[in-house]
Amino acid sequence: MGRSPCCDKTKVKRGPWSPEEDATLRDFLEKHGTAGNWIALPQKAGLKRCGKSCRLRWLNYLRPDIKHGPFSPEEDEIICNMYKKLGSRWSVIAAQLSGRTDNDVKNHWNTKLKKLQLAANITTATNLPKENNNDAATITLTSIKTSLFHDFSAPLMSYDDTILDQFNTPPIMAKQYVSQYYFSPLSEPAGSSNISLSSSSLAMDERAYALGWTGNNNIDFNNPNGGLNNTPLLDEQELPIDPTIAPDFPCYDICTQQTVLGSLPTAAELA
DNA sequence: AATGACACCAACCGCACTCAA
DNA sequence: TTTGAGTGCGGTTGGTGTCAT
Repeated sequence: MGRSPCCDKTKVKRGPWSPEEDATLRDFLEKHGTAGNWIALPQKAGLKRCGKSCRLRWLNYLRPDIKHGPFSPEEDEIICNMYKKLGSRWSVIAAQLSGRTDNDVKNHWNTKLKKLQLAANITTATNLPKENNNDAATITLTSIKTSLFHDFSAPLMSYDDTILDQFNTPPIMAKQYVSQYYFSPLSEPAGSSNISLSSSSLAMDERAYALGWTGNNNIDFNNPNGGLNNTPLLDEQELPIDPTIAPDFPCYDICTQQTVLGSLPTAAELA
């Protein structure tokens, strides 16, 4: 036996709320509160809405303590750290962010932070075992996409979501993504067939965190495994950070096809 | 200027839980 | 103890705006 619906869907208005409806709901709640019954509220308030819809509208939008506007880097960090510990417990995570709702946090994660962590996962996934330090590994964006990110312990880097979104697009767009960054260290000439990387680059600094590859123009989308010698990508590994080393670190700027020495961009410059 | 693709986010859906009767 | 109404919550959908072509 299925659960009975909370209201007759054919008799209630659905879709976006009008300013008049918002005002009616706000006025009613400020005068009377919910009286512990959202289901009965719309009829009392004179709204042709489902009680659940009224509750959602109030909790997610009309409440006076709701904070609208973009998330700060500090909020992003809290969300990522808590997601690592709790998973998609959005209400618990939102409770740590003053004025943010679970819906806000969930949307922000799904539209921005998940992609950021996905990008960060590239380097986490490339944190190869010590015995492979001098080897180059071949990976694919296909495998990156399917290798969900589980390690949020490393610091966030600045990002551009219009770039990160390119992961969902064909190789040529992925090329545009990687072209925004510096890849290091240099171990392959431009023009070879794979993006390569080395774990030795990963200890460099936060800026190398998502930059720690050596790269060239082509990406192999056909390797089903993606890791070193076709082994699975690694994840859930700590990423050592040493910001004092980076300034002298040789990088390859895939935009200009040139080597860059001692001039890694700062996180602010990348933003 | 028109069109399509995409990102964002408000809103909805339905299951799980709580608690009073 | 059982039942079911009310609520909380996470997943998903769909409308809208923006940008690229």
